[in-house]
Amino acid sequence: MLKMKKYLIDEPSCPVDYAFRRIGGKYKGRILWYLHLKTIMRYGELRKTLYDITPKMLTQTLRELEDDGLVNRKVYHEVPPKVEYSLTEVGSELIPFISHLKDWGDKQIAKIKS
Amino acid sequence: MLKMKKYLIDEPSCPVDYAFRRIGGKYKGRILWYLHLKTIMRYGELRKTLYDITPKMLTQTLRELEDDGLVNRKVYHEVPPKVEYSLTEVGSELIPFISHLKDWGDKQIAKIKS
DNA sequence: CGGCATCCCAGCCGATACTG
DNA sequence: CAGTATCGGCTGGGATGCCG
Repeated sequence: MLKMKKYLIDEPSCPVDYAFRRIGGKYKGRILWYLHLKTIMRYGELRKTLYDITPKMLTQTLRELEDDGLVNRKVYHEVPPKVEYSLTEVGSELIPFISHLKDWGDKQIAKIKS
Repeated sequence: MLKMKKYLIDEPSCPVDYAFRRIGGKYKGRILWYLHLKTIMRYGELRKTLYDITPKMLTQTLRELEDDGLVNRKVYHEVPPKVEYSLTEVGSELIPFISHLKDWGDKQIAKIKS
């Protein structure tokens, strides 16, 4: 059976819940953030930056973000293959918030270390 | 063996990741948001508002938020018991993030329904 | 290079029952 | 009222290996 696009199909009961479900998951926040910083990133580049991610999880996460309309996937039909990822318009709208969250995280980390 | 407080102990590799881990989980976003809207909420009130949560998950989630320093827990030693929850200073600093995320969610939901 | 296929596990989460 | 206790499942995620 084909896997369903759960995020798009579920009736969201609450916008906060809905939003968290779209950017939840172990790596989504970081991927969105890195794509924002570098504008365009190749698969291998993302893999190096998210050093602790497996290929399977990277592909899976990128597909979910793509299905949810948050990132673009551009395939170059060359040998060797080349695939570029970037934020969509909708994905870019999330950046200010992730940025805010990052500042908050920085502050908390600094507090712990002091 | 005692369960460790994973959020406070782990060395965060990235502030974005760190922040997401502290507000991740199925209900944390909504709980923080509702506490912001109502300032102070009792256990039963939260349970009614988060209509689809079980007592176990509510308690567990509130404890994690408390251990992470995002919510206050105030116990009144009366009969019947009374416990009030509210945001801490640190927790309040997350509200702009959640608020904008909510707006984004509203927009996306409206887009889907049109 | 950028994947996909398989197998597997931890821990998140749910259901239900009980208590100070 | 505000929780605990126990059991169990589901699925997000990890490890490994193969492919165009």
